[in-house]
Amino acid sequence: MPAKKALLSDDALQLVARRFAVLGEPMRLRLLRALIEGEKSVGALAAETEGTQANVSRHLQTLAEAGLVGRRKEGLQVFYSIADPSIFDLCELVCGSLNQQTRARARIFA
Amino acid sequence: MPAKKALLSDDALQLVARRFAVLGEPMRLRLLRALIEGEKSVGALAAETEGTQANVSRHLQTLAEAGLVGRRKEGLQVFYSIADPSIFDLCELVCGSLNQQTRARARIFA
DNA sequence: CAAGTAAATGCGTATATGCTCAAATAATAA
DNA sequence: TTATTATTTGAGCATATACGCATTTACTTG
Repeated sequence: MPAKKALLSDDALQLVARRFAVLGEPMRLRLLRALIEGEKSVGALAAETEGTQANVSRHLQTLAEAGLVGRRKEGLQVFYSIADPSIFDLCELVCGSLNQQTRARARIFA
Repeated sequence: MPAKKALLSDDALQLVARRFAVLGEPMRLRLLRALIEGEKSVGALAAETEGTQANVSRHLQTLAEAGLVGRRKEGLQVFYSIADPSIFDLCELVCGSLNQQTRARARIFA
C-alpha cells in the first residue's frame, strides 16, 4: 500500500492533538528521555528527574494511557518502559525543524 | 553528517515540549489542515473551521510565534500559510503510531 | 474627513492541568 | 499480625489557556 496522504477527519485530528498534548509537557519528555536507557521504577525515575514521587507517578500514568509507555509490576516496584519507539522519530523531527529555524534566524544577522 | 542520536539537553527539551504543546490543540491542527490547500485569510479560516474570528486570530498568532505558519498582510486581510512542512511528517508519524496501536488492540479480541 | 471592513487585542470566565501534601493500596518481610 | 516500603490516589491550590464579547487598530474607499 502506497503512502496515503488523505486529510485527517475531525475525529482523527482529535486523537492526534491528544498525543501531541501528552508530549507537550517537559516533565513527561524528561521521563521518556530517562527511559531510553531501559525500563526503570517510579522511584528511580523520580530521583533521576528530581520530581516528587506522586507527580512522576501521575505523569507516567498519562503516558501509559496514551500507550507511550508500558507498565510492569514486580513486587513492590512498578517498572515503566518505552512502548512506542515512534516517539524518538517525533523528537528527532522536531529537533531538526527547530534547528533549521534557528539557523534561518541566524542567517538574518549574518 | 550522519544522524546524531545525542540526548536532548533540558533546554532543548523545553523547546521540543513547547512545539508539541502548540500542536496539541485540535483547533490549531484544524487550521493547519485547512492551510494545506494554500495560504488563506483569517476570515476564510474562521469560516472554514467554524471558529470565531477572534479565536482563530489568536491561534494563528500562536502558530506564527512557533514558526509553524507565516504571515502576509495584503490590504485589509492577513494571509497565513504553512511555514514548516515538517508538521505533516509529524502528523503522519503520529497517525501511523495510532493506527498501529489500534490494530494491536484489535488483535487482542481477534 | 467619515464610513466600512478585516484583523488584533483587552478583559472576564470557564476549564484543564500541573503540583503538593496527606492518606490509601499493595506487596513484602519480621 | 504488624511493620515497612513502593506506588497510587484524593483533595486542594495555583496557573495556564481556550473561548466569547466588546473594543481598538489598520487599512481602504467614498
